[in-house]
Amino acid sequence: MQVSRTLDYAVRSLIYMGGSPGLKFSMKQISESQHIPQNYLAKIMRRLVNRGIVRSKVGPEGGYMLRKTPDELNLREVYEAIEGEIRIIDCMDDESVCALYENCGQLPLWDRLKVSMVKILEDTTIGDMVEESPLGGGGKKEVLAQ
Amino acid sequence: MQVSRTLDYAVRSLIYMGGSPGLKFSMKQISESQHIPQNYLAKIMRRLVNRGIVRSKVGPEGGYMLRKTPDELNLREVYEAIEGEIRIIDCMDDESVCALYENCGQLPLWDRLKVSMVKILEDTTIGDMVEESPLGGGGKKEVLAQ
DNA sequence: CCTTCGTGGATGTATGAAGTTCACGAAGCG
DNA sequence: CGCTTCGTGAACTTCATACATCCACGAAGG
Repeated sequence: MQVSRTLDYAVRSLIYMGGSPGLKFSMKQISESQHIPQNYLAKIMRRLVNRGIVRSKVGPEGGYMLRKTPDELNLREVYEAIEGEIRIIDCMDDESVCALYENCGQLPLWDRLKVSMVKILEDTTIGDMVEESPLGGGGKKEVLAQ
Repeated sequence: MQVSRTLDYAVRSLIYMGGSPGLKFSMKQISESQHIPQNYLAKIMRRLVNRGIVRSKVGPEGGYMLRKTPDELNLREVYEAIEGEIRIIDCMDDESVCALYENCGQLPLWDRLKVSMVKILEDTTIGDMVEESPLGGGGKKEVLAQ
């Protein structure tokens, strides 16, 4: 019942990028500023690229850009890009497990938890989180000149 | 971000016991009816015993009893007995990790998630879950005659 | 005093998270 | 054109933890 470090890395990177919307960031830039192993960040970024959350550019002057504005990018998208579909307990979609137990009173609880989680994630955007960062809406970071 | 099988086992056992409040259940009874490996259930039950959620009795005619009525036992207690204090992300209490990152806009989100989770868990009792079980308030189970 | 049955701890196993390595190819630049 | 930069994709290693098992012990009822 914990957020994985991988998701933390992804969110941290997106907040960093969201601090200077429209700019491009190299992997090195992100990994060094956010203290994320570069090779591991590469794996994370690919998921965000495949999900259409960021755009990538290879070669010299390559890097990543947000595809949406920070305010249009909510946390549910990010969560699902990294962790897959939100699921609190295995049997919620996978009938095969729970079919064994004809007498399960737990589902309503886990479902309530899930619905509440999804709502909070959907209602929070990267833009919100940029604003909640102490360094605020992206002043002090050095960035590539696009 | 998933409920462990261990917690599922604990909740399942407590719903089972809550279906016939005031009665005593042997480990074998619980493990067989709920499809939980008996030796593993033993470990789970010890945590519930140590937390004061169930009372145990050793020797012949031994077993477990709920210490509270099902309606007085909420899911937060059960969750914390099994998983420890509720925590969505490591740095929420452990300052040492997050102190590295002076610029963390994530905490408000994770905190909102946690608060919402805690509220839902506190508002749900084992009694609620017994009622939501298809077999309802404990009709058909064979139980020891206390 | 024998059997039942929970206790406590040591031990085993398998899965997934976290991180690494490397050959490849796209693309800017001289 | 060829060099260099830098993201891509997949295979691989490492390590922690969830899940589970085993067994010797002692309390307690008949």
